[in-house]
Amino acid sequence: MHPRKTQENIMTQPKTLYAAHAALIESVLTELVAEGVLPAGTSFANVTLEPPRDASHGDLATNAAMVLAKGAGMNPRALAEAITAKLAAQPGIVSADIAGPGFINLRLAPEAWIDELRAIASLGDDYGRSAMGGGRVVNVEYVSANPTGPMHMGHCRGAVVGDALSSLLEFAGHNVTREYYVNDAGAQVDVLARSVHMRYLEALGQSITIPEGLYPGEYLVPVGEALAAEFGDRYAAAPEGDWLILFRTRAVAAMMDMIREDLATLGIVHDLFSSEAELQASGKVDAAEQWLRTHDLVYDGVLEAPKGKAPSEDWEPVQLPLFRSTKFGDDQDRPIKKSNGAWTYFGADLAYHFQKAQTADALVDIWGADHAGTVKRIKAAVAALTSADGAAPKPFEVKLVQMVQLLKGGQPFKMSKRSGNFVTLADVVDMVGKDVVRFTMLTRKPDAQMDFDFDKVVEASKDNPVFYVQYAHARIRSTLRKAADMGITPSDADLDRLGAEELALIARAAQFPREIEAAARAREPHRIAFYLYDLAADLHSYWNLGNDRPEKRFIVEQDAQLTAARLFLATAIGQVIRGGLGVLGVEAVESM
RNA sequence: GACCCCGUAGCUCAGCCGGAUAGAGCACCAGAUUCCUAAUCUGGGGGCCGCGCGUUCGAAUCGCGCCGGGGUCACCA
Repeated sequence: MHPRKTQENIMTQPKTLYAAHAALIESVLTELVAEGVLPAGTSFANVTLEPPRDASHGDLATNAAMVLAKGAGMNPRALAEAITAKLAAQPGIVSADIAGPGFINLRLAPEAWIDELRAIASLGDDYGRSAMGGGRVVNVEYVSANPTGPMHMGHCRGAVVGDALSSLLEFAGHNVTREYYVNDAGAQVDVLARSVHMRYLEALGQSITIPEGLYPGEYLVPVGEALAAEFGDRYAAAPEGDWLILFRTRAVAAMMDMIREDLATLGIVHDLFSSEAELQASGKVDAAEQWLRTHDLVYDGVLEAPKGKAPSEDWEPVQLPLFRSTKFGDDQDRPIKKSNGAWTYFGADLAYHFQKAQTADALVDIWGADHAGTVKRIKAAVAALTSADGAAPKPFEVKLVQMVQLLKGGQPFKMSKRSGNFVTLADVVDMVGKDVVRFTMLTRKPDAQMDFDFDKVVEASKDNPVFYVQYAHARIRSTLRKAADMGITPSDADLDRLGAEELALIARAAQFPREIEAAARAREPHRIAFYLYDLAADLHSYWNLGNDRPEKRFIVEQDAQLTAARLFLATAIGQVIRGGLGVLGVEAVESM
């Protein structure tokens, strides 16, 4: 389902333009260290190489002189002189100029860009793929919605962000496990079982009213019918103890089938579903408790009264096993078991993370911001558990996805499974399509809240930026089809005929590999969406040059050689758009 | 009271590890289509980057303190 790339293949890939020039600068700086210009042990960690904002500044810019000047006891411009003297001598670098407070601006020979164009063509789908992850195993847990009903829009953002992040990390050289934690052990699944029992009675011909507190959703009707068909009226009058576990198991299985189907409409497929109930039955939670107790991280104590605005109504002190999360910046120690002896969510969750850490080099969780308050305790517990043998704690990040405020016609729309009042993910995907939903969720950084107004999204779906990007791809593909009909195919024979506008397009495409690495490092897939928008804008802009100046079109009928070279460029741009959309899980369409 | 996120153009939002004259879309104004797909493009107006102090060659970006908005503060999940 998720194609993986072997390490060998990645390592044999040629260096992309940015990577190659970054290496070049580093070697120049290393030389300066050897010559004593820079002090031994100088770190180049803050040295950047980026495209200048203003194209008149050249092709590439580095801040090396400014960053390193202080350590060298030189002023930035003097150090820049020393660096540029070496850089300017490099083949492929036309000029190295010092500007402003000490920027070094590089101008590259056209051949450098042409070479990058060839690299895009030869790497194909692998252009932008990075070895950065070094094959490390990263477990990404996302969605993990309770198995009590279909996916609704509240789940959507975390699902898309988690899925795109997984693909991004894979593309950046990590070995990703996409995991879903099934909370099939809490009170909510008993509520589910009782709700299904009502539907079971209904299927047997009884007239029912769903009591307050149960799930009234129609989606449970078929589950009740299936149970009635299989068991007849055997459990109609039986006490709850006779059927609760059976009904719960069947209901959870049915809900998970439904959730998998819903996720599939968004193109999301998890590698692994882990059951909380199975985890508890395995004794792993007990083992975790024991270990924490021997390290004095869990003790039997009295829970403090709840802080803040809510004054205690019927609150009374109880002795419970508590995790010392106050040692890690939490404002209260947290129970891992309830007074009835059952595990709290937190108690099971820390063992669950410990289990995941056994097979992964790093853990990433995607959570809704409403759980932000529990981040400190879980991170503390996992750090303690994974460093049990004296090893460094397993890297574990919780990425919080801020709430999506749901609106309908400008009015806030509250959703609740208990009231049966919610908008399903499947309905929205049905209305506007997978690509619009995914791209909408990815054109915003995850830390910012967002509004999702159904009416507006449906009405404006035609204006969604996803179509802007897809249109750029479709234009390229249609051009290639048309040229093929004319008997012209892409060729790299005359790439030297490409001019400044075409090289600028390559320059944008050449940023793809560094955008991938930066986005993967920051765990921010939305950056790829914005990059693709910029790339598409450049393509559309170039395309429209041909309106006034037919000689700038991709297809120049009188000049087959030039056309073949431009088609080679067009193919490469399309390739990068396709690659980026692939990471985001969005379709690259052939026509619109 | 504590913790987390946000505050950038009229609106919705980008802005990477601090970098050069702070960007895009929408909306508004003026233009471009006998031509490879106009779902596109070109130009224009519009900014105390919430406020203050600090760090330094340099702050929208980092730190501290305020102000404003949202979220959370269960033996829930």
